[in-house]
Order: sequence, then C-alpha cells, then structure tokens
Amino acid sequence: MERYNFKKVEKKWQDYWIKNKSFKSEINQNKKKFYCLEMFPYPSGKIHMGHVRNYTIGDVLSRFKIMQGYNVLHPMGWDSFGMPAENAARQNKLHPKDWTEKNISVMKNQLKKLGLSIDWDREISTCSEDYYKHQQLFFIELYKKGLVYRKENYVNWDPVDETVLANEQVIEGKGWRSGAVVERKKLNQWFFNISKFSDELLSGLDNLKDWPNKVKVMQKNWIGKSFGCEIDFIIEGDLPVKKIKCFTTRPDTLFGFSFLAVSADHPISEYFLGDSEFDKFKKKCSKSGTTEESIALAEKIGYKTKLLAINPLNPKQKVPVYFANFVLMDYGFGAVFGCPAHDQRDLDFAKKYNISFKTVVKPINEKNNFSVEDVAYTGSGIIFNSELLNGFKVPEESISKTIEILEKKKLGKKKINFRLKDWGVSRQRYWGCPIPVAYDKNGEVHLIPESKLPVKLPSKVDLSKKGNPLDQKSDWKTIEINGQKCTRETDTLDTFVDSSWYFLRFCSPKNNTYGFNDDEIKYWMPVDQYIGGVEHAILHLLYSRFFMRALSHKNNNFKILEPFSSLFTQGMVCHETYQDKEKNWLSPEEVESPDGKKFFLKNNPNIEVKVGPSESMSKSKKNTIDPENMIKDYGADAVRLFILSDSPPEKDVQWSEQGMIASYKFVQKFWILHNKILAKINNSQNSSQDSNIILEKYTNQLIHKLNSHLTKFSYNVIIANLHETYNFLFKNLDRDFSKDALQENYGKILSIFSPIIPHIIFECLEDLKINVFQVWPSVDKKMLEFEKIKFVVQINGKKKGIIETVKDTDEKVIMELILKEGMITKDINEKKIKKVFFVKNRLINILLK
RNA sequence: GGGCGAAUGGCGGAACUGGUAGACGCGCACGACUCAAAAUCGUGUUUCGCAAGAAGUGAGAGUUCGAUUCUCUCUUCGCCCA
Repeated sequence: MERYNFKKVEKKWQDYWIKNKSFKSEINQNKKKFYCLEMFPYPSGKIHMGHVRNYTIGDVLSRFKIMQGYNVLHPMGWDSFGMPAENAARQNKLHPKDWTEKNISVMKNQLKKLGLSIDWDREISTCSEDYYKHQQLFFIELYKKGLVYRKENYVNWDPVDETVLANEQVIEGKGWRSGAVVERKKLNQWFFNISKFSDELLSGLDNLKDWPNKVKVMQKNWIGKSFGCEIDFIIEGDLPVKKIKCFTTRPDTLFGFSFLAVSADHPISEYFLGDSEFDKFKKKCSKSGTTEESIALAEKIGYKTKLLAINPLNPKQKVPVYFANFVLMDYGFGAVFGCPAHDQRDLDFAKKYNISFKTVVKPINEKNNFSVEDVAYTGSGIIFNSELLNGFKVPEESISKTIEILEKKKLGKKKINFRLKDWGVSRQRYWGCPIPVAYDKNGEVHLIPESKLPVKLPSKVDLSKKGNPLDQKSDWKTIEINGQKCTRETDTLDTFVDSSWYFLRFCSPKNNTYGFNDDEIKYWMPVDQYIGGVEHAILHLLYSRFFMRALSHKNNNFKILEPFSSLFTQGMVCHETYQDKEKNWLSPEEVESPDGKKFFLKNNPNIEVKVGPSESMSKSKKNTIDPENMIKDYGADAVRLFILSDSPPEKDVQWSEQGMIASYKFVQKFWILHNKILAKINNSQNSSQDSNIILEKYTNQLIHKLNSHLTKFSYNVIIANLHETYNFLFKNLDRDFSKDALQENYGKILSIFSPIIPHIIFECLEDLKINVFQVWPSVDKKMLEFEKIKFVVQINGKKKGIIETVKDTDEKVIMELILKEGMITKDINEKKIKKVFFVKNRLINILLK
C-alpha cells in the first residue's frame, strides 16, 4: 500500500469537479433550491485564514445540501473596487486594474486548491464594466424615485487618503485605513435616502428569525429610534432670532434647563460669521470628526452668545445660548437644551463655563436635598424641584406626562427621532463605480442618458498626484447632454454600494440588459444561508437590506425586501503574537520553541522572544499563517479538517501548528484504515449477524447524530464524530462482518463525511466503486434502539451506580435487581425508602429517610 | 455608563426537551518497537485520597427527587454602542 499522496489525489478530484462542471447550477423548478453564499472577498493579494474558514464553512454546508437533494447555488466573486488598489498602484506603478486582476487570478487559484464546490461559471467582479454598468442604471432608477439626492454637507475628511469617510469608517476619530486624525470639511455629496426606511428596516428585523440576535440588536441600536419631544424655545436678544427648535428625549428635566446649545452650523450662525472669536471657535470645531464617538471624546468647547432662551414651563427663567461643538446639525434640529444635572456631557460643559444648574430628578430613597455635583444622575427616580412636574416617576410616566402637558399648552410636540442618517455614497477616488451624472454650466444636475451608459472609467490616469485622478482628466470630464456642454461628476460610489446587490447578480451573472433577470431572482432569492464575519453586522448588511427596499420602492415586479433569510457569523482565526526586545513584531516562521514553553529566534536560538496573547491574525502584528503554505505542506483536506475541528464555527479559533499536524496525521491514518477495510471487503469469508447489526446500528446512529449537528452548524462536533468513527472501525476491524454489510455501511459512512474532507473521501468511494455523488442516507429508526439500557441508580439524587438491563424494564423489576445486587444496601442501612422516582429507560432515584 | 454574550480538566471544547459531567482532539506520563531518535502502536490522564470514598461546570443563593442546563444577585472577560 502506498502512502496517501494528497497532492495527486486532491489535484485529481479538483480537475474532475471542474471538468465535469460538478457544481454548475441551473434553474430547475422541480427541485427545491438552496442559495448558499459567503461574503465575497476583496482581492487584496492572497487569501488569508479567515477566508479559508469562511469558505470552508460554506462549502461544507453546500455539499451537505447537494447530498440532501437541493438544487444548490454556491457562487463566488470579487469585491474588487476600493482604495487599496489605488494605494498599491501608487507604490508599485501598476494600474489598479492590472493589480486587481493579478490578485484575482492568484486568489482564485488558491481557492480552487481548497476544493470548494463553487460554480465558477457565475464568477463576477464588481470592477468590471459588465457589473458596474448595471449599478449605474440602479443609481439612475433610484434618482428618479427620489431616493438619491445631492446636498452640501459636512463630511469626515481623511487628510492622508484625501477622501471622505463614512461615519463607520472613522474609528476613534481616525481614518479606518490611514489612521489619520479625521477633519470636518464641507462638500457637495450624493446621498442615498436610507433614513426614509428607518422604521421599515427596524421592524423588518423581527422577521429575520434565523439571524443571530446580537446582529439584530446592533442594527437596532444603529437605527436608534428614540421617542421624545420637540420644543420651541422663545429667544430674547438683539438679533432677528425669535425661536429655536430643539429635540429632546428628556423633556421631563425641563426645570433643570440651564443653557441652550446649538450646532456651529445652525442657521443662526449666519449672524455670527465674521466675528473673529466665533470664526476661531468654528475652525476649532472642524478639527474633529463628525461621528458621535469623536464628538463624545473631543474636549467640549463653546461660544457664548448674548441671546437668552426662555424656559417654556417657567417663563421667568432665562438662560444663555451657546454654540457648542458636541451638538450635531443633522441630529434633531441641531439644538439641545442643556440639563447638566442629568446629562454628563451637559455637566462637563456647564462646569467648564461656570453655568449654574439645578437637580430635578432624585433616586427614590433620596431626600429633597439631593444634589448632583460631579456625576450626572441619569437613573430612575422621582421628579422634584419642578413645580407642576413634581412627583412624576422617572422614567415610566415622567416623559409621557411632560409631553402631554407641553402639547396641551402648545409648547411642544411628541416626536420620534432616528439616529440613522442618510448614506453618503460619494468618494473622491478613481477606483470605483462612476456616478452617472453631469452638471451644466449653472451647476444643474443632468442624468447621463441611458443610451450613453455605461460611464466607463478612463483607463489612463495619473495616480501620482494626490486627490481624485478623475478630476484631473479634462478630456474625460466633458460631455454633451441635450446639446449642452456638461461636466461629469468625478466622484465614484462607495464600494458598499457594489456589495449591496451582488447576490442578485449571482442569479443572472451574464444578463446583459439589466442587473438581474426577474425569473432568475424569483427562483434563487433570497439567499438561504449567508455566511461571513460579524464585522459587517451593521454596514454591509444594513445597506443590502436598504438596497432591496430601494429597488422595490414604486416597483411591483421586485418583492424581495430581505436579501438574507438566514445569517451565520463565523468567528475569527487567532494566533499568538511574538515580539523581540525592541518590540518588533515577529512572524510565527521567525520563531521556534524547543520545549513548547519558551520561544526563541529561529536563526539565533540564544535570543528569547516574548509571547503575547493570541489575537486575530493581522498583517500588522505579523501573526498570520499563509494558507497556501499549509495546503502545500499538509493538503486541503487536512487544512479544512483543522480549521473546522477546534472550535464551534461561530467562535474564534486558535491556529495551532500541532493541531494542523494532528489533522494531517489523521488523514494519513484514515487512508491506512481504508485500505485495510478494502482488503476485508474483498476477502471477507465468515460473517455473523451480530457483527453486522453492530455495524448497522453504529452507522444509523452516526447519521442520526450528524443530522442534528448539521442544523446547528456544530461542525466541530461532526469532526469529533469522524474521529469516533475512525476509532470504532479500527477497533472492530477483526469482527466478522459480511461483505455486503461492510460495503454498504462503510459506503454510507464515507459519503456522509465527504463534505468535510471531500478529496480523500471521493478517492475512497471510488475504491468501493460507488457513484461519486451520493444521496444523503436516511436513518432506519429501528436501528437507533438499544435492547439493553444502562439505568442510572441514584440515592437522594446522587449517582450510586449503573445497572444494565433490557429495554422497557419496569420499576418493580429494576428495584428487585438493585436490591438483589446489593447496590444500595449500605446506603439504606436502617433508613426507609420514602419515595422512588423512576424515569423509563433512563434512571431510578431512590429517596431515603 | 448602556446593551448583548460568555465562563466546564494543563489547553480547545462535548453534554438531546433538567436525568451517568468532561465525548473528541491537543498536551502530558508510562510502556512496546528501535543501537538510538523520530514516526507509529498500546495504556493512563478532573481534583483530593494507597484505598473505600469524597468534592467538582466563575462565586453565592433559589426552584426541583435531580441543575453545566431554569430564576435571582455578584465577579471576571469579550463584543457592540456611547
């Protein structure tokens, strides 16, 4: 027998699957469909372990579903627009297109080496004209429906990448990619009107039964529906400002009112422009980003006006009006009333500017002299110091009752507010989908006529300059529309737009006239199982949900509101981190450990290396493992086996070289066992019914177990079952199984594990002369029953022993058996049996007194 | 600060609707083979105890004949939002 040659066997079956188009998917109305989709990769250069995990999980599921008789759609594509291509182009003097295509070809090859069940005929790439031309048409449709608009807006400006960032791309006040401190800048931007669907996107979450709850909670928080009240504050002063509208979720604290704060961009700011102090203040405001987070972290600064605001419930009280950097123009009305006692941000501000304030909520057990000093009180309690609001319980009745009073007095109105803001989609970049509009000499917007679509990206651009290269292409920019000379929009679309509909394109990848074909999406959509990282829990998933609603808006042909009926978020792949004395990161290849405890430099074993905590693999910390090397050294089956074996798919997994080697050895051992079984099938002589039944029972119980693990994504347990099965077969190899029983049951066992380690299993099945594509075997229920049952014997709920007897034995007989065997004589002693609990075929619990 | 989730041997993790805690794997120990090592195979491996036995699923309570599983309080950690 030859040693198992994974290189030969894996190549053989990968070629076979491609040549036979084994995973080609076509509409078949007589078959139930199953659309399995993993989040498509960005072609950054090479695949990483996160991809291996993601695509292995999806592949296992797809293969199981194929066996279960579903018509499976399992496609793959490339999220291929985006900034890294431009950055790489600048560094390597390689055109983004060439860089991207090179990466795609490398990564596609790597994915193929994993033996994935992908229908490569449906491959798409978002940077291809054939993809983005449809996206431009969607943009025009959405524009015509009024779901796209242009407005001047403050944006997060990344001064290093020279681009606008979405709020979610700003992390701790810094650009997610460049790490530069984000500034505020005013630009004309295109927006998708996602906030129009705020309520729908929120309530739609209730229907997503197969989504992880945490993802739904995150989206819910992101949409941020809040109930509150809008209040008009009468303003006194020497300016033509008569009132300022505020939104608040805490109108019940109105008697704690001590200042009114407005955004630096509030309409009343026009009266202050030119005032050097105000301009200085405004400039300072623009230094920080626009996210809630960066505003919360930034130092609170204000500019005091001479205006006074009157408390609507207490007209005697007049408080100063400030401009403040923590008030956002696009939340509420860009104005808030400050209540320092019950809002930490307001308190910080009041302390800084010496504004006096009053405490109006006290905890239930506090006395009336309760007073806030350094920490705002935001908890529950009772309203006091508040005249007609006194005694209201916070929060159960205080807010609603206060709103009632304000409405009755016509001072305010109940209002629902959302945190979700419209989606700014303009990016000042070259490598993205061109926005299909142009502007005439008056700046009026003109859609590019459909006959002139697609708006192609010019291939020759100068990327050596900063800023947007498209802006510098004067020949490309000029276009004539209806006889008018126009200038093209030079911004491109956020790449999140590309990924908001790619799952539709997979249904009709070759459809030339439109982004998808109605009949095809009607058959394949929605995605039955979507698999990806939890890092996309908010953005990508929310945008995709929005995009479906936008397409179906005013369109009776499109009814898909929720693109992903079931979502699975897999955990990350982690590895220990290593650092030398100078705190330089070291890669796992640069270190070694002779005893498994202390680590040293490989080329210099005298230098000890500091081992850090295991963290998600990242290039910056060098704790990555190259999947291609692993496949080369151990084979795809072993890599698949390991990446699935050590942790449940939804949790993080620790990469371990030892675990990888163990999986490799298992594949080798499996091959040896297979050859022994094969020999036994060919030479089997004596057989006994008893042995056959043992084998048959084992097989049926195994299928039964796998059925339940599968529905729960417990792939790590399935691999434990695979090991158990190996152990079972190995230990029972000497039994006198009949040839037929062995052939049949071993064939079933092999095929049910084929989704996990497909290459070696297909090779083994071929030895058994079994058709390579197997149907999932059904369970013979009779085979799940045992004749003998192990009864647990308990005294007062504690296990005393086990008694083995025939199935369905009744309580009396068991009791006799126990007494006969003297199992509990010692415990009983002189005590009496008070009560006996008997669970059929399971246990007996005897209570003694 | 708020929300969500988690906590089980030396480690990763199993445990169906409450019913034998620790499956399976890693590591470790001992043994076999070998001149030797690696590889491989065998045996053992929750803790305490020579043993009988006892304790034991982050801590504490509760419900129950019986709790890793259900309820409450607390601690620690992780993620998201602030």
